[in-house]
Amino acid sequence: MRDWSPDHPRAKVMARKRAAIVAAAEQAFVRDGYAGSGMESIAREAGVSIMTLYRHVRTKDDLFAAVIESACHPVDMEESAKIEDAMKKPLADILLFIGVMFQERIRGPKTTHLLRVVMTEMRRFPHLGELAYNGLINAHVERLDAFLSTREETSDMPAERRRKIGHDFFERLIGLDDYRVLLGLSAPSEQSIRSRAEIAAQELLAELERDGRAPGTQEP
Amino acid sequence: MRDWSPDHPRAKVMARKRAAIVAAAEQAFVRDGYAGSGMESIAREAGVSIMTLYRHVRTKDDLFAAVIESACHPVDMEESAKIEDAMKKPLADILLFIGVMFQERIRGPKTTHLLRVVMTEMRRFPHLGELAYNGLINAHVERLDAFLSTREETSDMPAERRRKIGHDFFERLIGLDDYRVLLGLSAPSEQSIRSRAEIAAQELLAELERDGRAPGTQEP
DNA sequence: TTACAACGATAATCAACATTATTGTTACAC
DNA sequence: GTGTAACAATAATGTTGATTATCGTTGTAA
Repeated sequence: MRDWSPDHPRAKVMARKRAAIVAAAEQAFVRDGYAGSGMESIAREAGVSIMTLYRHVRTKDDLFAAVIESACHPVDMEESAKIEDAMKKPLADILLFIGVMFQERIRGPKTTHLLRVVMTEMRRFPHLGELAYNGLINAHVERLDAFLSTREETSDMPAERRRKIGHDFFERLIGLDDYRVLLGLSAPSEQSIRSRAEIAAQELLAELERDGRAPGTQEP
Repeated sequence: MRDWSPDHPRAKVMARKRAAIVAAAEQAFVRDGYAGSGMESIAREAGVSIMTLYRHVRTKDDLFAAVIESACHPVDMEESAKIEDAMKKPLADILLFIGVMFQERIRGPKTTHLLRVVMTEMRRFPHLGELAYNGLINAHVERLDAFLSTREETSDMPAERRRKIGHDFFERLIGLDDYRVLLGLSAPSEQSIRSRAEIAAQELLAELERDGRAPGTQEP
């Protein structure tokens, strides 16, 4: 990604065009993959001529790398807001919410396509795999750990132990359905997603109880 | 894949060459993907001229489809033998064996590469996803179900219930590690694989116990 | 041996696509 | 208004790789 000084005479127009290019490229790459997307059609979808496209990016590889890297960042605004909002509810509810959200995201169409593209181009861009794992999965694991470290029920437990039960929580959200989705078979039902999240949450709370903590809502 | 009558004058030579072509193509496609494998290099690796290659297959697409379809069939001979051998041991041992074997296969380098190729070419060949899921995953689930239906401990239980606990067994063998492997990060340790298989086996036996069956080796 | 079809080697064809060159137009700062 | 640099439109270049054509060679069945 080429960039100019921010006080360039026509910086605003160029920034707008660049944004259009990146957006169009992301859509194209995630939808049709690297080989399936032509520079000409990307330019057309961005409402820009091909020469303008090449004034903004040095090569197709550069454009691709930039797009995928940005697409792997899960800094979703509305979602963050919803999470903030949910933080005050009982732990069980929060876990359920996180569990459902994570599954919907990891198996949603955009992530699915992105994962396929990353797997295809992993040889050409060796760091893409780690990037995708960190952005699409690890980020959630660490976010949960950070949350648990602030939560009354779990703030004073050994960090290692906390990390493990958090990790196991996500572990239980992954299953055969993930292979089904990646391979283009039918996506799991909403009820199936919910049930999986319930089990994972229940198990985490049971672990806390085993540690002598009081999760509050377990069968006696 | 073109084929000739088996009583063709030079059928044997041609069959040998065809086998070499398919073998070379499978190796190339699984290693380098569809776009990454050239017809010329496939021919060279098969020890055959490019024109001979084209006398055996109509087009690159045909060759690819044939190769992937055959590669998704998990009819492993030595493995079947090992399974037959293990069938007489206690159920817990058998489950452990199956659990370890399944994980090693599903996350092994060949399957991993195959899955990536399938995901890449799924748009071009829409049935590939189902093919891969059936061959690489469903086949194991159904094989376990068939086995359980012959096993004394489980032969007389409702088929639906049996199917479910068998399915759940594999469900527990899948986890974050699968994403890690698909994305090219470090593969899970042998010990981690074993531990996961143990938990899955334990849970299956616990379910049986809950049904009022006697698995034999559970903590009281 | 002999005829024939498969084979090998190599060049030719063909299309797709990334990248560059050319040229005239346009929008913005001054 | 005017100059300048980004822009659009289009053609040109170059490469890659699949597929085909040509033609002389060779193995095999009769």
